[in-house]
Amino acid sequence: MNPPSPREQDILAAAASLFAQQGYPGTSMSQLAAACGLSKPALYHYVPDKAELLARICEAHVEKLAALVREERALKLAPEAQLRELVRRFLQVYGEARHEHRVLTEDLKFLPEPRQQRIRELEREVVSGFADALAALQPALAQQQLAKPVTMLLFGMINWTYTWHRPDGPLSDAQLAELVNGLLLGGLPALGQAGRAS
Amino acid sequence: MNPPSPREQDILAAAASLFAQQGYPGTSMSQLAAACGLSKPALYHYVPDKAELLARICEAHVEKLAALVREERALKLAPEAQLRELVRRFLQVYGEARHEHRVLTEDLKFLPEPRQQRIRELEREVVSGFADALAALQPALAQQQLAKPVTMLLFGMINWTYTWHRPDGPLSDAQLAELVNGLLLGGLPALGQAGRAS
DNA sequence: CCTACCGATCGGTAGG
DNA sequence: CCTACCGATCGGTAGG
Repeated sequence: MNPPSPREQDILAAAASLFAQQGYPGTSMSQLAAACGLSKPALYHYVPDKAELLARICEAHVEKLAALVREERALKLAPEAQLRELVRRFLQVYGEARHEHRVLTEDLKFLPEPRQQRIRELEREVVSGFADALAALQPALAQQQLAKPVTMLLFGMINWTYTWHRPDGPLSDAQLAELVNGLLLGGLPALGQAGRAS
Repeated sequence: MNPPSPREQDILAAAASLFAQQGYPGTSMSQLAAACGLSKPALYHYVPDKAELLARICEAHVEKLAALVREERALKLAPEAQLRELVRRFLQVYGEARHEHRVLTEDLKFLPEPRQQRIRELEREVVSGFADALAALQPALAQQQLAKPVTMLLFGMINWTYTWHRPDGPLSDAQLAELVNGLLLGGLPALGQAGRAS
């Protein structure tokens, strides 16, 4: 609840890295302590328990994403520009916080239910931000109740990138965003009659 | 190595379900035994160890996908038709084997390296099948070395569906495939000049 | 009596 | 196919 101290930030970053590589249940507090150069009791001086670590990593990450969506909303750009910016900035954040993003994606399910709910609520807010921009850009989508499915296909493209995209590779985050935006905005007009039984 | 007995198939299916929900390290062999209505020693009569379970689930699933790609290749359809069919049939398989697909996606990393390699090789074969079809459809992509990135964005759309798409929901697997194909094939022409630094 | 820790070990449970 | 266990390691905490 308090603003995390610098030492706490280091611990959260180390935990995110280990959880991302080994999964939450596959990571021991002893490993984490060793990675931080602390004894286990010293680690427990900074962190109440293992689940709290996971919760704080997920909360901080999704709150950053939700804040980004609110910020873009406030700018009131044209729908296409807003969508482009959302994609570009999300991929930028994912590139900066790839461990945290992977933990949110794969390990959220290990949190106790009540703790998950607040995070899932923020996730829904993020999804709505994209879905609203899509619906504004292509009202026909919303009429066919396809705004959410298409939004999730878009999230598939960007959320899946951690499995293959290397930030130090030949394709930059910005080029990747161009590619996603090209595919999405080029493909949207074709969706007029899709989604219906053939 | 031997063809799995019906009992073994049940165990693999139960294991896939538990691994998908709780993760591989988060699932105990006692839990699995209980889910199968077996004692733990009885379970170990059918399965040598925990990692072997994970390996067989991943291998069987990726082999099915690789076989599907080879089958489509042999049909020698036109590039667009081939791509459409690949997307449609992959989403169909994912719908039938959602647990196995999630396990392959999230838990493959827990296998010992040598065991991972054979599976990753088959994954690369699958990716190449899609990338080749994409390159045949849009030669400009291959020239800009964008066939692989675009292929991975496509896999993002379809591989991410397990996080949100419910087979018993309002959107059928077939409609979902239509949506993905519409977005992909509609968006491809727009990618001529994407992926370059702006 | 506070903080920031230490070496050692707690009660339980993991895979086998 | 059971009960009864093992060496080790789990998350978390004792006294100093």
